[in-house]
This record gives sequence, structure tokens and C-alpha cells, in this order.
Amino acid sequence: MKKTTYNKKQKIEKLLDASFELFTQQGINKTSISDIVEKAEVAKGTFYLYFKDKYDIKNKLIAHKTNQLFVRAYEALNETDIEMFEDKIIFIMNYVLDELNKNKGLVMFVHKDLSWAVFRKALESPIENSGVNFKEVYEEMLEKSKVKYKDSAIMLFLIIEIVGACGYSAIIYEDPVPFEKLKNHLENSVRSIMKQYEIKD
Amino acid sequence: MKKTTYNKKQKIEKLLDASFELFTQQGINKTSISDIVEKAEVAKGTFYLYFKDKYDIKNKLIAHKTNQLFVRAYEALNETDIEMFEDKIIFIMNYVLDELNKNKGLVMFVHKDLSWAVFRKALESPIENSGVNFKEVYEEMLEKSKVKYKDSAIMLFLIIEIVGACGYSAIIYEDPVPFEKLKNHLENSVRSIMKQYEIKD
Amino acid sequence: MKKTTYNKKQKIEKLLDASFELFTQQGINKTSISDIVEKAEVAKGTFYLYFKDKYDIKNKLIAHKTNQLFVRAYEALNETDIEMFEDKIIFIMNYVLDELNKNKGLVMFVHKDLSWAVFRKALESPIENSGVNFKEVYEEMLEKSKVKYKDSAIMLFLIIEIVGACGYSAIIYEDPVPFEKLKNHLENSVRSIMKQYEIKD
Amino acid sequence: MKKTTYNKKQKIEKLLDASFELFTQQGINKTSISDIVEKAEVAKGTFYLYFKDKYDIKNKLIAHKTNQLFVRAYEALNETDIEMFEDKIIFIMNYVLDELNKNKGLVMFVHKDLSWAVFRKALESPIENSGVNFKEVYEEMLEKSKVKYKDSAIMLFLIIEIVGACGYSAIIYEDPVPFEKLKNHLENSVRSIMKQYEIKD
DNA sequence: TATGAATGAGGGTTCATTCAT
DNA sequence: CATGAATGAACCCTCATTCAT
Repeated sequence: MKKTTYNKKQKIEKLLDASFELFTQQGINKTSISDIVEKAEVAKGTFYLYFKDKYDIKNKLIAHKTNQLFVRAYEALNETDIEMFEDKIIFIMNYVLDELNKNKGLVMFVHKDLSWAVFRKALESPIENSGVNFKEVYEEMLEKSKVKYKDSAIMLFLIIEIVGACGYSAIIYEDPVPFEKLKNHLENSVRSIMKQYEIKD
Repeated sequence: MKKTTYNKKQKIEKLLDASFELFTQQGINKTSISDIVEKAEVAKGTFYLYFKDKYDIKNKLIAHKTNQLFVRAYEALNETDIEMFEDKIIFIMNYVLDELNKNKGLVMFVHKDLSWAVFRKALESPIENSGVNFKEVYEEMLEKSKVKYKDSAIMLFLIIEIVGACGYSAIIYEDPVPFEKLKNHLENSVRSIMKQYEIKD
Repeated sequence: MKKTTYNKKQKIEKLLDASFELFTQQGINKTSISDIVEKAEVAKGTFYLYFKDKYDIKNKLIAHKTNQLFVRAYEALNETDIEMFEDKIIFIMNYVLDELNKNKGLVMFVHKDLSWAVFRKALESPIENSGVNFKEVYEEMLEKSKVKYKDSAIMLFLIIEIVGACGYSAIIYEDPVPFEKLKNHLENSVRSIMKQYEIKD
Repeated sequence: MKKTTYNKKQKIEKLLDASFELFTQQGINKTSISDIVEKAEVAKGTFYLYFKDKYDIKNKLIAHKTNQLFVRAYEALNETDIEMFEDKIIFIMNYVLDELNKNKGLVMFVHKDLSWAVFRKALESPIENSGVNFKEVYEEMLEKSKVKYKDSAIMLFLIIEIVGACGYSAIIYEDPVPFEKLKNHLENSVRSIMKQYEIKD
């Protein structure tokens, strides 16, 4: 790789890292572009070379971070010998919740974007340095499953929303239920939701 | 009531109304205090007599509007002869969803505050010109119910989160499922969640 | 007048004065709003209380300054006992040219606006603290004149353009003819132009 | 010609063309060097190899374009059999006005540089790929003329200024007189100005 | 010669907040 | 209580210019 190209990539990386840190620490509203470039140690103009504005870099980060999270969850899943589709979903749910719980900044950041609307795009965008994205992974898991499900997209949506929304509350506020207890409640609720979508022959 | 006190109340009212309209129309980030006082037709300084800042007035509005919404739902419920607790919850859910669907600005506004954390405070605060609040109403309904529920607070939390989060997505984006269809899915999911919390003797 | 109103007027006045000085000294392109408010000794925000941008204040200054100039010329004319319309025009022309020659900054400033397009608006706008504007004055002079003119508006246009354009060149560059000599040439040319528009009965 | 030299010429040409197009389309103030190099498809640094700044390229363009215009007018004149000096001047005037009217961008661009000061330099600079310039052409025409003129430089100055200034107003604003009508008025005025400078023996 | 990534000063503009009236 | 003119810090963003390649 040419040296200039390398430098360029490095600047972008630095900007992404600095933004992420600031967004998770102090929120996007209170983070100015001046803050970002100062932390990234690049000139102000450089920011505008690669990003349109604060929200542009935010979206890129969201896509990046969420996809990364799900891929890591999927990789961890592959290390296990879980076979049932329902159990796989619960595993992923717990993995993601644990990761978020370890990194509260990340929770604050993806917060209300850990919801379907923005999320979907992230999930459908190809994961860096790999040919897959979570959507495909999900569909592949469905195919392999012995138990079949109707309206599987809506089912996923319901799961993501309830897990995302409740997870946020428990992780950030420990209210109305502490994190570890929430996981049990969510597991039961998610299983009961999934049950409804099973196709019985 | 003294005339000055009356005037004072009127100014506050005007500020609240103007804020609400602007917040729902253009979002809180893009609404300035100048915008608010201009629309409310009061002087800039007057704003600071009654509110600390934009976020202060926002919180007061959230509490006000959400409580109002649930009280209206409850009043509507009383006009019916629904007896079962589960059916009552579904009724309220549908009522609230319909109201939000009619007023998308309101959805945008309460958006991610239609979640437990902020919401709880709203629900516990007494409703203007009435002695009740939604929390009490909920507990009263529980007491009257023949079917008993364990962990009823957590159950309510799960319901509110899933309804709030999914409702938002369906109302604003019609994605991944249009509003009317979502209601069926949610009804089934909520019922199945509630089933788990039933105490069987 | 209330004290606040007085203060307000004073700030506007200061901004106008500072702008004029800077525009004439260093040109409008090289004058920033920062420069203006610094010279006017007001806060930056104050500028935006009264003007939209640099060009807004420029237009207001042009209208103000040009009208002022013509009114002074007209007042000077009234001190004389010149009777003929043609002689009056020449008098005004010479008066304006002399004034511009005394104040080269003003010439630079009104420069390319000392032309019909922008000028017309200035001439038609009422002069501060007086009921008249130059357009009316011109028409009144025409009416009183024994000699009548056809296409008098176009005639005025031709005169203003030739005087403005040539005056600029002579005053700023002394080229191709020094100022005092130019006046003779212009006088002859203007008279010959006017002759063509005389209505002979 | 060496290949590098050829490339160089081509880059300069491209920069000039791009600048001209942008200046006439959106004005010089709103045109940035980034715009120019992007349109010219050369690198930013390349601009600075050949031009000092925006105003440098502007001046070169003005000289180029105006001279070109007058040369084309002169060439057209030579296609006719007009003999009288006065008629020749009127012919050139009309030719230039028509050209400008066809290309309003050009009018905006040369605008107030279609006046003596800047213009003179353009007229005196040799026309590319030809040994002549307009100044020489004018003097040659004078010599051949039967009618002789005093102060011929000043006379030319007056003509250029009145035609340039009035032409601008009529072409851009159609005010106070539409283009075609203006030409008649200008013709009469220019002829009457010229009459004064005739030397009668 | 030619490049174009990087710079950072400085432009315009907004707006929460104050305070004399 | 109520006002609204004034503030000025802080924002976003542009762009002429440089310089290592």
C-alpha cells in the first residue's frame, strides 16, 4: 500500500476512534467536531475530507459497532454445540446483553438505535473483511432448524426490540430489575414469543 | 384567583403549548428557546422565570403528556365492560397505540422516553386535577383481578418496552410491519408474556 | 425617546458608520463582520439583530449615501438662481462629481452601484427626515422647465451612466484625463445628449 | 513542440476555460479554486504552478476575452464596406453590444471592467496569434478617416464608458429600457458626442 | 512537472443567558 | 413580574495554500 494511502486510512481510523470515545463518554449532542479533531490529533479540515458531519460519522460507527457485536456473538455461538434454533437465539441474546453490560458507553451510544429501524441497515450491510452479514446468518440458522417459524422477520423484530429496550433500562438504571435478573425474565419472554411463531405440522 | 397569578399561569401554559408543538414538529435539537418564546408570544426572559432550560420543559411535557395519555386510556376502559385483567391491558395497549398513530409528532417526541426509565416518573406523578396516577390505577386493577400475577412490576415493564419500541418502529417507518398488523402481533406476544406471570394455584 | 430605544439606534448607527469606513477603506470583500463589530465596539450577535449580512448593510448604506448626496446637491442648487433645466442638471452633475472627488472612499464604495440598476431604488426611496426623493425632484424640475424633453427617464439614465462611469475612472485613476478636464468634456457631452431629447415645437 | 510542453499548455487552457465558465455562471466571489481545478480536472497544486490566485486568472481572462471581442468586431467590420469613421464606431458598438447580449454570463463577468481603467490594458496588449491590438486598430481607423477628431482618446473613453455602463443595465435588467431600444438611444448619443470632437476646417 | 492529502486560520452564524429597565 | 436588547462563547464549515511524494 502506498504511504499516502496508509496515512489516509490512519486518519480516518483516528477520527472514528476519537468520535466513538467521545460519543460514548459525553453523548453526541455534547460532542463538537472541534472535540473530535482535537482528540484525533488531526486538523479540522481533515474531518470534512472524510465525513459530512457528526451524524455521518455516527451512522458509520453504529453500523460498524453493531455488526461487529453480532458477528462476535455468532463466532462465539459457533464455538458451542448448541443445536436448537431457539437456544441459539437465546445464546446470542445473552452474549449481546453481556457485552453491552460490560461497555455501558456502547449502550448509551447505540441506545435508541439498537432498534429495528436503524439497526436493520447495519445488519444488512456486509461485515468488514468477511462476506457475511447478520441477516444472512439469521436466515441460514432458520434453514438449518428442524423447528420452522412463520413470520420470522417480525419475530426477530419483536425480539430485538424487547431485548434492546429492556436491556438499556436494566444496564443503565438497574431499574426496575437488576441486569442479571432481567436476563431470566427476558429469556422466558423471548421463548414464549418464539413459541407462538412455531409452525406445528 | 388574583389577576397576576392568572397571567402567570397563562404564560406557563403558552410556553408549554409552544414547546410541545415545536418539539413534535421539528425535534428538540432543532428547537431553540428563541423559537419557543416567539411562538408563545412572551419575552425571552420570561422563559427563565419558569423553566431552567429546554430539557426542563421537555421533562415536564413528557410527564404531562404521557400521564394524560394513560388516563384517557383508562377513562375509555371504564366506558367498556371488560372484566379480565389481561383484556384490560390489551385494551389500554391498543388505545395508546392508536392515539400515538394518530399523532406521529407525539411519537417522535416521547420516542425513546416511552420507555421505563423516564416513563416511570411520569406514571407515578399525580395526574393534574385528579387524585390518581397510572401506577395506582394499575395496582388497583391487579387487586380486582381474579387471576393473580407474580412480579407484576417487571411484567408491566416488559410490556411497556416491547409495545413502546415496536410501536415506534411501525408508526414511524411502517417497517418491518405496518401498524395494523403489528397490533395483532403485539397482542399475541403480550398475552404470551403475561401468561408466564400468572400464578396458578 | 426611551433610553433603550435610544441605545438601539446608537448601536445601529455605530454599525453603519463602522461598515462604511471599512468598506471604503478596504473594500467589501476584504471586510468581515468581525471587523465591523470590532470597529463598532458592539458584540457580534448585535450585528445580526439588525442586519442579515454584509450585503444587507451595504445596500442600506448605498441607498443612504447616494440619496444624501443628491439631496445635498439639490439643496445647493436651490441656493443658486439657475433657471434653465439643462443648467440645473449640469450643476448637479458638477456638484456630485466634486463631492465624489473629495471623498474617494465613497467613490470606491458606490462604484459600480453608481449605475442605474441599484441606483434607481436609492433614488426612489424617500429621503430620511424629509418627504422627498430625487426622482420626484427630477420630475418637478422637468415640469417647471420651459424646454420640454421626450424620453426623460432614458435621458437621465444615459446621463447618470456616463457621468458615473467616467467620473469613477477620472477620480480613481486620473486616466485617461484628469478630473478637472473631465468635467468639461462631460459637460459638453451631457449637453449634447440632452439636446437630442429636446422637444421642439 | 515537446510533449511535456504540450501537456502544460493543455492544462493552462483547461484551467482558463473552467474558470471562465464558473466565473460567468456563478460569479467570481462564489467560485473557489477547488471548483476550478475540479472542473478543469487537474490537481490543486497545478493551479499554483501557473496562476497566483483567483484574481490573477481573472485578469488574464478579462484581457483575453475583451480583446477577442473587439478583434472579432473589427474583423466583421472589414467584411463590410462602411467607410465613414463615425459609422465604423457605431458598427463596432452594435457588434459588441449584440455579442454581449447573446452571452449574459460574459456581461456579468467583464461587468465593471468593461470600463476604461482595466480595459485599456486589455486593449493595448497584443492579441494572441496576431500582431495587432485594438488601440492600434483604432488609431489606424482615425488616420484613414477624412473627418478628423480632436482629443480622440478622450472621445473613445466617453464612448466606451457610456456604452459599457448602459449596455450592462439594459442587458441584465432590461431597465430602464429594453436592449433593442437602447441601441437606438446609444447610437444617437454616441453620434452627438462624436460630433463635438470633429475638427472643422 | 504534477499531484492531492492535509492544514488551520478565519469566515459566518446561532443561541442560551443576563440584566437594566 | 415581565421585558427584550445585548452579549460573546462556541459552533460549523470553507478554502487558499503547502509540501511530501
